[in-house]
Amino acid sequence: MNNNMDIISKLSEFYKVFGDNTRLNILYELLNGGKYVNEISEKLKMSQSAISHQLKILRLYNLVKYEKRGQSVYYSITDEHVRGILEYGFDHIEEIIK
Amino acid sequence: MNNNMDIISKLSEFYKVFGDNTRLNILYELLNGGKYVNEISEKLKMSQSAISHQLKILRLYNLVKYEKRGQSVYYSITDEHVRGILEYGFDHIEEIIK
DNA sequence: CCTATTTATGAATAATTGTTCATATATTCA
DNA sequence: TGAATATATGAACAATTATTCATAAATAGG
Repeated sequence: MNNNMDIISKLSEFYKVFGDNTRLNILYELLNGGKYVNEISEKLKMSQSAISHQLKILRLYNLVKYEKRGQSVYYSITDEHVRGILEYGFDHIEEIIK
Repeated sequence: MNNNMDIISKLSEFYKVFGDNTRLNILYELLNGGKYVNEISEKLKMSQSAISHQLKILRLYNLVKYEKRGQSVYYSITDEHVRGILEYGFDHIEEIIK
């Protein structure tokens, strides 16, 4: 996330984060409440490592926050703004995609 | 664009289209009015071929429409809905990206 | 017609990105 | 402390995607 990139470049970078099936699935899971890494991993039937790698990117873009609880790490959607963007997407997908 | 893909998969596919710098730049150019392929190519300082390949994808997702005019092809944003999505992005980018 | 111009496209290549595999780190509990 | 559990991470590999290069197709003008 270089600071000198222009606004379009930053915007496309942002869309790119949502433009991955795994990451969007993770975000969707978290819309219904925070979860531990292993819960996400089980729900999506994907390896813990793959999930962890993608969570790192979601963290980098401040789309999720996390909280250490014992051995586990609890992830949730960062704030209502991110939630709004996601819900906008889910609600309008039918109109958007032909 | 397979019909059997679930909604999240389709949504991520949709975001992916916006998640490319070249495509988003093309869309941004077209926000200020339709243009010919060579005009886009010159404005973005990119090869005609690269632009044409990306226009094909934008066409596939119905984000742009085109019209043959003599030897040239005139491209423009498909409709006000697409325009709205783009303007939402440009307007909110500051809040979205930290 | 023939040439110049504009756009599209297939194939090859380059670049980027996601997943796996192996392992490190951190924490809990016996 | 040692074993078990949960998560993170680097490197290798696989997969995907963007660009270039060469060329085809379509049209306009001489």
